[in-house]
Amino acid sequence: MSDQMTSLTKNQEMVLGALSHAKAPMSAYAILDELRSEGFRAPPQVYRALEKLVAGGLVHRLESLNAFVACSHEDCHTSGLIAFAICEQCGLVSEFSDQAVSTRLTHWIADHKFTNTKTTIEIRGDCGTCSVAG
Amino acid sequence: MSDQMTSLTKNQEMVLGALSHAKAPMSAYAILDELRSEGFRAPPQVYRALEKLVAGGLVHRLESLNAFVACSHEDCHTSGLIAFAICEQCGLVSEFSDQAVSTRLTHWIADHKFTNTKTTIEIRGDCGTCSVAG
DNA sequence: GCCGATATGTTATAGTATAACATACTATCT
DNA sequence: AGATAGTATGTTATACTATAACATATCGGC
Ligand SMILES: [Zn+2]
Ligand SMILES: [Zn+2]
Ligand SMILES: [Zn+2]
Ligand SMILES: [Zn+2]
Repeated sequence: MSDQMTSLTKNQEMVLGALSHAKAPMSAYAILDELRSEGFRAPPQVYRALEKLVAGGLVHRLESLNAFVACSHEDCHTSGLIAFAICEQCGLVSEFSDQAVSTRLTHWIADHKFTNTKTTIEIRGDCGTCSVAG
Repeated sequence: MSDQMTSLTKNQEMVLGALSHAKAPMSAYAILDELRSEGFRAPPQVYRALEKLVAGGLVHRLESLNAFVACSHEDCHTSGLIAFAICEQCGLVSEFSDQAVSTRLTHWIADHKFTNTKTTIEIRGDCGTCSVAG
């Protein structure tokens, strides 16, 4: 599986489609339920598609939610470490990259001889709109 | 429950004890199994103790592992956002805080009107020792 | 002692993820 | 076409993580 996925299988297309149309992160089982009408029957069908989509960078797993979201970041993989801000009210996920954060964490990793790393940065709270709404 | 926990209940003591002696993060069920000999019987006993310990800052939840670790950071709660580097080989967890990372993320949060946030920063990979060992 | 608050015990169930095996599709070579 | 290898899919069963709901016990203040 390359960084830039060239073609998607039928199941991968359907899972990515479900996530792309969602207005909030979806759990694997929520995806399964949505795709039952399309013929999905069991969790492995969803998890296998998710595994490839995540590896290809088209979908991100939100560790603090056990849920998944379609990538919405321009040039996601070229901008250093990706951070997610997740609204617990409306499910809005803002995907962003901060050069200073990436640099500092990358340096910490190098200084401590960590290798083969995957970094998770997730901010959970209420977004501006939902904060105002109370 | 205050930020600085004054006294722990019997169950909280036992759960914290199990985590303090562990050399790697433990899942709630691993804690349960270890404490069965002390009389623990069911998951809620562990989860309830963990909830209080996490709220008090004596234990941290590692979101990317669904596991828990005793706090090992001096003045953990006074140093801004906490980051964790987790070795997938030996389970070593290095807890650290970087002022620049904290500042940049805190600014992003303020600039985007996020409120009531909890931030997760987790680096997963192989620690220096395990990298060398191959 | 009485009462409210907190802690604990217990059973059942919900939610998340993967192992294992069977079948089908696709591409390539002969 | 037929054989073969690799990938994708279907299916069943099970493992792992977390909480709801209710019962009982313990601790303090009054
Ligand atoms: Zn992305
Ligand atoms: Zn919102
Ligand atoms: Zn800590
Ligand atoms: Zn290690």
